[in-house]
Amino acid sequence: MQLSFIVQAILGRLAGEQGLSVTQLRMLAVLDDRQIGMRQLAGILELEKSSVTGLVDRAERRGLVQRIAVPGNRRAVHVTVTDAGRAVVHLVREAVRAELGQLAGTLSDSRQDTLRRSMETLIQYYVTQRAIPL
Amino acid sequence: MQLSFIVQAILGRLAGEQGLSVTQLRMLAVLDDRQIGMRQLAGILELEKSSVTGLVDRAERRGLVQRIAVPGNRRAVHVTVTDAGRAVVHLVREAVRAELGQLAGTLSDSRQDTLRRSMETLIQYYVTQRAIPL
DNA sequence: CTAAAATAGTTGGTGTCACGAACTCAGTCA
DNA sequence: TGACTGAGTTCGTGACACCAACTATTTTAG
Repeated sequence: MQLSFIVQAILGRLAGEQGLSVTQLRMLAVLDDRQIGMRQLAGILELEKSSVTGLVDRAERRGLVQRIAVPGNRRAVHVTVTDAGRAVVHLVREAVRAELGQLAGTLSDSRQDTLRRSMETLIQYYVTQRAIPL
Repeated sequence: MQLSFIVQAILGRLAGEQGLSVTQLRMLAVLDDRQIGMRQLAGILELEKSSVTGLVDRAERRGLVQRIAVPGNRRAVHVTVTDAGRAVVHLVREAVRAELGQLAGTLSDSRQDTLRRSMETLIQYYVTQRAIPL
């Protein structure tokens, strides 16, 4: 619990340095390697679809993201990251990687490895349990 | 990173079931065994003092928390949890303990133990690094 | 083949959360 | 005593999240 707050604080700070909120960062990260609709996006982020509308609105206004029509389905919309959005998210990701890496550096290499594996197990379990893709 | 989102999601759900936000829960947890002023509370939660004013306002309105005058210092205020607040926070804490325990149950006992110790090390490092009490 | 149901997404209203800047009062110290 | 610091609040703004109601487009059933 405490560690999750710490990680979130770090994420918030690093994202904020690039003018992003944690949620925006998360959304961009999700979209980085996917092209999905609003509803699916809501599912992944565990948000209501109306929340996602606003989220995408704001990100789109900042040029980080784009709504594109889905050929063959006139009511659906796909959200994609723009080049600018991709650049920002990669920047923040690297910063996060660096800072969390430094934090993890407190531990011995073998403990880091064990930690990583344990966390991956937990994530895997949660994801399959909740049927939520990450 | 992903695990922190998962833990936050769980926290949010369980707190929400008792009508609390994650921040409120966190504040109550901090105050559970302490009696501190607004400024210190802000420091622990890593928030601006003006944010804490609102946070305490809302919690006080719900009877979870109380501002009490500090004898011998007429500008300072101490925040305390009410019995109702204490009851709620303990309820949520137990629920969180149960659910995270179940999640951790995925791992063998020895790995759970190692995980716990590693996380404690990281928390400790972060806290001393940032001089933030938890 | 059309009427009803389901689905994707948006809108509008409400409440929470967080921030910064400006402000009030009370204590400090020079 | 008069300037300074510190604790808290107020005010205005914006992001975020939810729910309920709505539009418009499939899909399904009769």
